[in-house]
Amino acid sequence: MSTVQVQVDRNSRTPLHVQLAQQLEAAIQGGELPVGSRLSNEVDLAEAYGLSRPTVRQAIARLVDQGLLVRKRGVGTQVVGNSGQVRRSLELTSLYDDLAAAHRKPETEILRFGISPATAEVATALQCELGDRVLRLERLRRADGEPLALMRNWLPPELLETDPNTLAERGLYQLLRAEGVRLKVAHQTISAIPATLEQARLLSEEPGSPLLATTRITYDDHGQPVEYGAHLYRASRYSFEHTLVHR
Amino acid sequence: MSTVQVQVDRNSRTPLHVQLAQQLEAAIQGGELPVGSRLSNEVDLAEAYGLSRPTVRQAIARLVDQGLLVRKRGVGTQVVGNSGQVRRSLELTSLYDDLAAAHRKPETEILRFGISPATAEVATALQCELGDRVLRLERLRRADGEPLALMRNWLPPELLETDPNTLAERGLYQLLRAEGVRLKVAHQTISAIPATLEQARLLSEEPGSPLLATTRITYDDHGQPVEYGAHLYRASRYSFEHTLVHR
DNA sequence: AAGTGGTCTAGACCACCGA
DNA sequence: CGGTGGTCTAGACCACTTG
Repeated sequence: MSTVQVQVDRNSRTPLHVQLAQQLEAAIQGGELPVGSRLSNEVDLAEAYGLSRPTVRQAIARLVDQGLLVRKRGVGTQVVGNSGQVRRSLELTSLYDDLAAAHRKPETEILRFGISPATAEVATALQCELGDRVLRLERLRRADGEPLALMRNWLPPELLETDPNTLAERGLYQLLRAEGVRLKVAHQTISAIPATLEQARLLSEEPGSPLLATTRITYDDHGQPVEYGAHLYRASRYSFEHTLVHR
Repeated sequence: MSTVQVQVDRNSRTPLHVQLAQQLEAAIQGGELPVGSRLSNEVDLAEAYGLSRPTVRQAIARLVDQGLLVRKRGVGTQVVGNSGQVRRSLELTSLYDDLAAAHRKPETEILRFGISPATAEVATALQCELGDRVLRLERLRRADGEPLALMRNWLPPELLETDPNTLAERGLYQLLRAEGVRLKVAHQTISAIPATLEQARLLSEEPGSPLLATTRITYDDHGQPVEYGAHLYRASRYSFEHTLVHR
């Protein structure tokens, strides 16, 4: 039954409930709140931190959504995991940023970069007409020098006005955000397919070896589709990890 | 800019924000709120429905988390998808229930059912000692008569006191819930592996063909691990679909 | 400047849990 | 029974977007 030391800054631009959630997460990662330990009740926490109870609840709700905490009426709030061991993939992040955050030295080789007519699959995803001009790009992503993923993406051409070199150095999502595109929601599928000869060559795998395949349509905050991606990951070197929460 | 017709029942046991979310979701599925349409602002909605603004916000937040809506400050709330076309997998549900809900006629063949000593992998997952007695079960799941998945699960033996026949007819999560276990959080990984000879035979696949492999540790509302599962899905007949939301 | 969602408060009552 | 989280209210002020 613990009340972690927390210091919130009311003059900061980051919301109070975010500050609280971050500090509680840090306490869980840092071992101050070990797995199995119980938090004080919400009313006491609110008083201790000088916040209202709804604000405290909102912070706790974030951590529950992340799978770090479990709440039970009449009992309390307990720690069930720590985000150190649970890599949080399956968020709306780019592979480049994920690798960079893990200090895995991402590199990008541009295999293709140019305007193409939209295929039926792409036109459906981007809600444009068959044959419309779309930006098509194909990249090979390496981590620590080893091939990791083959990434094909299609975008409305006006969205990304940059040269391939910048793309090689940063990652697609970073560039899109820099252009003012705010990615909000994505619909993704995950499947597995055997590698073709060409794919195997690029990824240093045997032909027929299993690849993790994802397709993703990403929407901005206007609900407009801004990117369609079909990626292939070496199953021997990559897996998805995530948390499921019952609602 | 629409204010959907909604009728909430204040005497119902289901919370108001859930009722509102359900009816809004139904309106989206039913085409009353087509993709791209805008909801009225939160204050107007609250007044129209006779609810407070926080309650309305909570309902909208659920739908935003599901990827159905996008909110933007200064602009409004828009529909970006409908759960009809977006199958919501990757929730904390069982394959059996998912198939049953899709009218795909799930069948289960029990390949193994009994007590085993915990291996290192299982002991770590279930937070018990190496060699502890655990219930081990292995099932072949068919849908519409076709093999779909090979499912291996390990549980603390006291949790599930039933006979294999019930298990064949219902599905694991349904049985656990019936025993009073409330599943809350799970940590899952998704990868791909080539089928072994034995796996290929059971799943009617070619040896070496890609299988989607998941491992999952599920926790109850006390934060206790209650199930460890390692499942293999035929990649040719199964994929995961889900929604990612930027926070 | 007007309108929107984002945040925050200070209460209240309830449902559920465990001793 | 006391304690917990779950729900709900009626405000308030702010930050952001768009015209």
